[in-house]
Amino acid sequence: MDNSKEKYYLIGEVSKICNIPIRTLHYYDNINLLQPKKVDNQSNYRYYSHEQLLAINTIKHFKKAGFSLKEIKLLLKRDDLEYNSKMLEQKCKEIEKNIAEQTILKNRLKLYINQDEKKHSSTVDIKLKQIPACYVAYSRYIGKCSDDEFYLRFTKLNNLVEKNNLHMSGTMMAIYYDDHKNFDYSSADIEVLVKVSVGKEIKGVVRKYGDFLAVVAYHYGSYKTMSETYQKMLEWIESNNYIYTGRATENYIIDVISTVSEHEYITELILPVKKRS
Amino acid sequence: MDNSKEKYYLIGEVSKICNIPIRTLHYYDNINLLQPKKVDNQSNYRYYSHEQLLAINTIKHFKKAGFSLKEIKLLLKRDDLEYNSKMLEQKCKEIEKNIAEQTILKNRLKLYINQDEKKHSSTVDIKLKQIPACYVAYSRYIGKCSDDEFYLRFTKLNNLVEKNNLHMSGTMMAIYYDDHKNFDYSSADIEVLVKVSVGKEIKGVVRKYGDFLAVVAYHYGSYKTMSETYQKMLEWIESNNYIYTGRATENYIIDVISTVSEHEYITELILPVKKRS
DNA sequence: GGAAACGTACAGAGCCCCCAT
DNA sequence: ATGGGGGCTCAGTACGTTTCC
Repeated sequence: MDNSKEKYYLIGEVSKICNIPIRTLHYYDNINLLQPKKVDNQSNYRYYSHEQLLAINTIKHFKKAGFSLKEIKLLLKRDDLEYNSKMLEQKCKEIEKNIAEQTILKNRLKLYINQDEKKHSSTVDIKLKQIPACYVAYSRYIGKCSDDEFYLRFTKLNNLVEKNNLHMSGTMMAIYYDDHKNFDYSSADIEVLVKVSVGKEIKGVVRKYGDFLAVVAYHYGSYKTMSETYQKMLEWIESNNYIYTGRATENYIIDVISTVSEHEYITELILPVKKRS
Repeated sequence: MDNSKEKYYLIGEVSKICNIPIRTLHYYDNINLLQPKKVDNQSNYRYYSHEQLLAINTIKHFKKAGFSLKEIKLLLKRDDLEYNSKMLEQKCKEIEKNIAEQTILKNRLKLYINQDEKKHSSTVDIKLKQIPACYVAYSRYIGKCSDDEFYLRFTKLNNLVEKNNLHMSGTMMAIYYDDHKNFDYSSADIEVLVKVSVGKEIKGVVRKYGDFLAVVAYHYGSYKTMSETYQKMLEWIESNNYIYTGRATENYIIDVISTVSEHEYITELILPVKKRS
């Protein structure tokens, strides 16, 4: 070891070497995170040692890992390897959780983006489709069938999802359990649902949905003209020798959440059917 | 639609339904992010509508996605579907970048955690090993071989990595290019290096390392006793009919960065060898 | 004359406490 | 159960002034 004369660095040199603003070093000094090895009595000039250059890098690494400066202060003591390991492990788990959440979020955002293609077809396009099975969070009760009531239902479903630490992975949907021929707007049995990225049922919160054959079409624009689309679908079902088994699902792909213009709404209509035997 | 009498919610009700602090709703009102539909002239009580319950959920979703309240204010207008799509797409890319970074970070943290197993073996355990190829950031020059000089070398390497937007994926290492038999502490040809998660060489910054046969052992504790471990390794090499080809690597698994106690240090010693022919 | 010091204000997204109504 | 105000958080950044080498 060669301790003949220790080399000290002025704050400006440290700033350049470590690529960190001077004011940040002042700040780190103030909060006792990194104090210069020597401070001149007269001028209050700060003098940093080699060890402290290394410490700055360590601070940077911990910051990147998401530790707060307070936490870093404890980690920098380095007097308890166990403690540090535990903290790192914890943070590691946090990051893993983060990544999982971000991934779900990303997938959810992507859902909203790639709707453009669906917009292009403007004539009603009716198709037969096997609806794949999935898990949905749901809330079903009898109530009015009005805009406001739907806002409330969606709000409640949102909060149900949130309180159960679930993650939505689709758009809002609704199932109408009443017979469409004598529908009562003031008292309708409606279930609102949304796909969630979870692998099991939870009583009263999450159930399976799908795994049935259905006739599917997109309705473009205001809900006022939706009965026309329904009518066309029912005609298609009739003329193609299927039977509508009831319980239509509406999937609100673009709705009031995404736009204020009703004419931009896109709703996927899903009518479960059986082949006429 | 049934607009006979609109239902309004008091701030406390909204707070409960949407699981959001009252003070936050005050704040959202102040910054014009979400204003109650009606405010009483006398009492200044806030009255919220169903639409606003839904808006709160929308705000929450955007917040989760990482938008600032200012950005959310624009998104909530919902008058330009294109704009919203573009923003979502951008954010989606940001999240993807985030995930990639977090993943690298997580792997780096894990490196520091699972050193426990290595601690357990306390006798010198010498092994022959093929060192796999990898990419390392490096900095090689002739200088003193002192603690301070090493701190400086590591600091410089850190900043080299940072400036080139690379990500470390291992611990600090050093290669000694001089002959160990007549080693000069005041002027030694030393290279410090660290594994990086990148797939190509960068002139003066990143090169390939590894892809050679070596005798490997862990040295536990202070560097003062390290020559003993070296000696044992050289004896092993001799008696097993190998030749030490020079250029030892020291891999500082637990060092001054992780602990203040020298006796907790762990250093991996890597001596490249050839079979005696 | 450039480099260092320091005080203050500001940022975003709220939380907390107190007092009045 | 409301309203509002002021202050606090975190991790700095920006501005301006003064003092030092």
